[in-house]
Amino acid sequence: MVRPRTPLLNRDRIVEVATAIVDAEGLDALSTRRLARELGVQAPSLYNHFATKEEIVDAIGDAIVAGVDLSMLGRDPWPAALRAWARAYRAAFRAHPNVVPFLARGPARRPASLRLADAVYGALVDAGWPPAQATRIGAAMRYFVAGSALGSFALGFVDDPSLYAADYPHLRDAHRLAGRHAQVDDSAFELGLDALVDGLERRFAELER
Amino acid sequence: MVRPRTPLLNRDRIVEVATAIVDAEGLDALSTRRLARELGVQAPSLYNHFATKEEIVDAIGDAIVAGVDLSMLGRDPWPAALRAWARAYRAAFRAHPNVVPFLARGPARRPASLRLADAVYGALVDAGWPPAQATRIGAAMRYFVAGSALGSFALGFVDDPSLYAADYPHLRDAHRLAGRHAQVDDSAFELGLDALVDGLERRFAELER
DNA sequence: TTCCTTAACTAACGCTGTTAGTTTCTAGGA
DNA sequence: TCCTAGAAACTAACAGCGTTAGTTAAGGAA
Repeated sequence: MVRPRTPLLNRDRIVEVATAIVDAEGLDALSTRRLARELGVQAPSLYNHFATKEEIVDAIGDAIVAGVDLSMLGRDPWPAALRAWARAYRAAFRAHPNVVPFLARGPARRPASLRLADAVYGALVDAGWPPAQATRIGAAMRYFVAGSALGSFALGFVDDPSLYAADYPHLRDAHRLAGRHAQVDDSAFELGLDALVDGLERRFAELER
Repeated sequence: MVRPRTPLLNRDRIVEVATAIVDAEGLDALSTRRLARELGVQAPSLYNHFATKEEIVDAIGDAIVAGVDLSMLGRDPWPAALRAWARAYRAAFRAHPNVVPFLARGPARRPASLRLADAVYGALVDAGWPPAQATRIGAAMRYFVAGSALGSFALGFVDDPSLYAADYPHLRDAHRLAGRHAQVDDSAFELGLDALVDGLERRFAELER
């Protein structure tokens, strides 16, 4: 087959199928040949639409970040907006956990990331935060959300008491975390988010004093 | 050469050279053949000491985490200890930024990570935190530190005003961040750490009320 | 109609992690 | 002291990787 009547590929379809592969089997399962096969095509054809494989994965990341709801920013009071946005951001990551390690590679220059940064910064400045502080708050929130999305803390523990008893005296009951890692991570996120925004609110009050 | 009188390789030497390669040229530059060449050896010889390449990178990560100072935990008052530990943890990551994306892959079952979790958890429980809360605080702190280490926020911006003016109204001056990303990230980390620990201190006070 | 661009193809390159099988040296036990 | 088991190096090879070069035919523009 050479140059079909109607194009077989387009960027959106490639990204869609690539996302499905990564979600189902992880980043390592995404090869150009595998992706091409599922698209009914040979691998080099992908290069008519993307310059490199990295560009494809970039597009996956951008699509995910683009799906984060930003409507609360600039509408709700800033502490509530920040909390709601952080939850939405984390939920988007959690829906595609296999992509998160890639998002961690290098700074986010993708359009959706910039739009997100713009919205958070704008909401904070409009609420009365000095611009320099708003930048740092946006960054700190991103740190927390990104970290919570990628490093499942509780998942690190295996359900076998004998592993911990000897070497790690305080972790005697850590093996019990194994079965509840999702709940533990969720409540750790909520606790951290609460503490973080609380701390920011206190700073804000001092600012206006 | 076959089986030399004194072994050419051992795990420590492999990890040492591998770390140097990753630090200098990034994770992608670390291939088994490249690593073997720098060790004066053929690639398959590495498999006498590690089962897979992943195990080698795991060992790099473990060595880095093992270098984090934990002495303040259980010695200093918990808020001060938490701040000092978070700074030490982040500094360790920052000393090997190329390894951080790998550390983000999958939960940390490495011995050094467990030792670290043990120390944080123990210090918080000894200070009077209920065990369930201590678990979550440790996790939340890890989220924040890990996130701050891997996602340089300011690095996402390029020093070119025209890129932002049109699409991102609030980021008019974002291009100025480009040259100062290290300082911006540092101060964002300090601000977030302050807010986070402040928020935790308030929770702790309410706990004892 | 002619011509350029587009989007598919086949073939191939050098690289990757890893395995199999071989050789030789070392260490420990009889 | 000899014998044996295992360790640690090797060579050769495999399948898969991302990517490039060059080819072909269809679509759209002049």
